[in-house]
Amino acid sequence: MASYNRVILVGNLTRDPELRYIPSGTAVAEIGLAVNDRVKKGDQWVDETTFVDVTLWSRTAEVANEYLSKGAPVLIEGRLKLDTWEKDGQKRSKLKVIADKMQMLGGRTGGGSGGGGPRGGSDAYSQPAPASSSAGANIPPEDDIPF
Amino acid sequence: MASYNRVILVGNLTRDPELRYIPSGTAVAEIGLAVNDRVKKGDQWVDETTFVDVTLWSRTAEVANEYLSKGAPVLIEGRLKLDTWEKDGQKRSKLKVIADKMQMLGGRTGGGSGGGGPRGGSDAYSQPAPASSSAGANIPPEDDIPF
Amino acid sequence: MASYNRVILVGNLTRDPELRYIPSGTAVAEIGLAVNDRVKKGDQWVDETTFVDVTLWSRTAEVANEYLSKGAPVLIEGRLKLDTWEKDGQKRSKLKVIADKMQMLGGRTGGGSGGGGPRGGSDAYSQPAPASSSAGANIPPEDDIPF
Amino acid sequence: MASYNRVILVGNLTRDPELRYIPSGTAVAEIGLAVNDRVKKGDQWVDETTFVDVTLWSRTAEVANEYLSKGAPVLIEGRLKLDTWEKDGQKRSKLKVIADKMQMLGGRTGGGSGGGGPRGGSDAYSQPAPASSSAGANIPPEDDIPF
DNA sequence: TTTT
DNA sequence: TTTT
Repeated sequence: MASYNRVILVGNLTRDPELRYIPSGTAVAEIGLAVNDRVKKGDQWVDETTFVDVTLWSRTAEVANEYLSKGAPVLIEGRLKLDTWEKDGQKRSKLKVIADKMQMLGGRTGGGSGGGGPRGGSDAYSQPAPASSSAGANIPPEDDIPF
Repeated sequence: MASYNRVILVGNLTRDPELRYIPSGTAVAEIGLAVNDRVKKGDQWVDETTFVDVTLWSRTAEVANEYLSKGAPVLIEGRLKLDTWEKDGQKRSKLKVIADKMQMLGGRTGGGSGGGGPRGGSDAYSQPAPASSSAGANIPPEDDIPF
Repeated sequence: MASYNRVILVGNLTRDPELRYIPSGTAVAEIGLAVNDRVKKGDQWVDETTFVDVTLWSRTAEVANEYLSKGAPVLIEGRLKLDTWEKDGQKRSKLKVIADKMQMLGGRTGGGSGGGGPRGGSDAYSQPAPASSSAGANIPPEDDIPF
Repeated sequence: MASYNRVILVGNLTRDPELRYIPSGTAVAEIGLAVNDRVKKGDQWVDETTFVDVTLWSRTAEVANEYLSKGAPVLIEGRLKLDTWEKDGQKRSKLKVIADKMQMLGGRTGGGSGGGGPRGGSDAYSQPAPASSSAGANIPPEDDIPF
């Protein structure tokens, strides 16, 4: 039957991308995204951050790994996917986003010494990153998931 | 910083809407959506269903409650929101969608006796299909459909 | 620099699809879409129809040609494209949509005698189509374009 | 009948915004957007620029007028609208976008002296880039970028 | 009429 | 907890 599934997000990485290769040799990267909305709650505007895990594949995964780092602004287009697994005989699941497209944003964000090129070890964006000392935490411990 | 958060889904309700009113008198409805994608897994196409909880507010909530029921096809536009709460001292969280817009799809346009008006007790969509056999125009038998 | 270009439309065909093949053998279909919005104009809601020309390629073009006809409801995902040409030494241009995805909607719209299968000659959807006797006119005469 | 009309664009202003007020006192701004896509044409990738006129209303119009100028990168969410008029007894029409939302991108986050506040007379974006040479971080030289 |  |  009719179906459509599209997500478009602009946010900042909560941590550096994690790249791996599946046995077939295809690249997969996982990134965490913090999307900072400003929404009307009753009568006033409040800030609201949505943390989303995003999976990128193939060339897009490699590009993300090479050019993005913690704090980097990015636009992601993809679809919602429900990851499901079992733990202690319990079904668990979690919504994430599978990216079709990735668009780096906010070039001239100044800062740091270096410019351009692939990222090395330093996180060019780590200062303006979404706070919290136990940062980068948009993967809750597995039993955080309430069903 | 730059942010954008948009989700557009077409799917079917997994259950009847649940309507309630918050103390201020504003209506809230919760619906479950099943989005049936057909995605390429490695080399072949597989079906993949994504279940998403959607919250609707105000007039949209009331309209959903009145006109939608289990099985109904609908288009939802909204944004991702991370619901968070504590349980046994543990932080838990879950992604859901807050709807801005709701568009009923492919239904009750048909003539006949039924259809039309507000839903009563029966779930117009829960059986295979209310359509008579002479109807269902332009729904080719499932294995004729090349997508 | 950063760029993104996405259009998502639900509307009805203003005419039957027109299919052709380019020399390389690739299929191209052109469809006209009428999108009926209800927008707030000052203080009240008015109906507003937007006519858009949509181009589909390859398999999607063939599927559209086979299963869609005038009046059919459809969801299109694609991107805006500016078609440009010269006429009498004047540059002309027109925005259209290049489809990436096409999703047939509104199955059970009842009506007619036949059901299912590829469309023949009859327009299963031609009655509820967006009026106007010189119908199917979302290609204005070339000199209608004001620049 | 079912309808949906959504456009999401990221591009750069082709000129400064033009702000005016309609008799009721509501603000309207017109901006021109250049969206630079990279699309596959047959077997290879070509650059393709789409020029779109965008109308913004109310507060969004005023904000655009105050903070955007020629060259500025911006994300626009809105809907397609067919503007129609008569000229010499001929119907003419043109597709444009009515914005619902406007999100400034990749700018003035940088520290330094400039940046920040409302735009004055100078077009902050019209020269190659206001960024100092030590800035421009994470913009690799053009032919390094694999997308 | 075009921007990076 | 799931829909077509």
